[in-house]
Amino acid sequence: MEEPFSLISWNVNSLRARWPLVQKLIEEEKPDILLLQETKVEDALFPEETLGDFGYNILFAGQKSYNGVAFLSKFPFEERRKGFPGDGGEARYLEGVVHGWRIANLYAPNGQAVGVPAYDRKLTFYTHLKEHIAQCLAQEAFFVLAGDFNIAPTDADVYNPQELAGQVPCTEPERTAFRSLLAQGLTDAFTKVSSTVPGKKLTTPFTWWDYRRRSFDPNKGRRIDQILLSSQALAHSRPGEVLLSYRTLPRPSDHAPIRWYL
DNA sequence: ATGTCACTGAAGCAGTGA
Repeated sequence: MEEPFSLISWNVNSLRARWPLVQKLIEEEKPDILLLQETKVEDALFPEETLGDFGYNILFAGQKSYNGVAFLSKFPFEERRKGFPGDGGEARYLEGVVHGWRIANLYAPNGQAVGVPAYDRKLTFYTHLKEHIAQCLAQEAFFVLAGDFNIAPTDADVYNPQELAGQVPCTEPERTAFRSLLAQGLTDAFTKVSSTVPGKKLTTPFTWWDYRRRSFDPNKGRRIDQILLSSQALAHSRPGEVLLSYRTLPRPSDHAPIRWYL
């Protein structure tokens, strides 16, 4: 039986601003694979050497100000890919084959609000993503798609479903897009476990809490970061958790890291 | 209800995105 390896996915909301916490996460959690979203750093300024010194092989794609993704792996890359056809040309997707597993890192568009162009671009992005993921699943039995999907798949995935009804990230077209991804043959890993935070029971753990109000302590969050697994990946995996402590530390991201064991 | 954070360009703040 092969030893399991750990995967952590985290929307850091600026790698530079989050650098102390990223270092802490690497040193304390020692993920075999670390997928970062919203790095907001151009390739020329990406700290490739420093992260390499931590023992990672690295794939990254950045932009100035917006977006940006990085894929850190203790295992060497057997294949690597940046973006997919129809992704809109933004730095939102990385894919690699490591340790015999095909793993993809996603930062889906936010979509802003129903009726604006960004919302339509989000749905288009998902249409093309689904087509690409079908190919990934055809290529590798062990496939993982993880990251910030910017979709709350069900009403249970936000604290205030009534307020958010019909709004991003809870609209029916977004949820249909998410279910279409699952229909390709993927399982949303965190729906397979229940989680408890002190004093509050949750069916699925939230991963994001708004900066703008006192939202973390009363757990007024959303579950918009997910880890999707192919059936063989799921069968080979065991549950991880949301690393809530990283949302309580000084200068946190608005997202918490999520971990799974593969 | 519109309270925070991070970014950029440009000037010590305003606009944008999340």
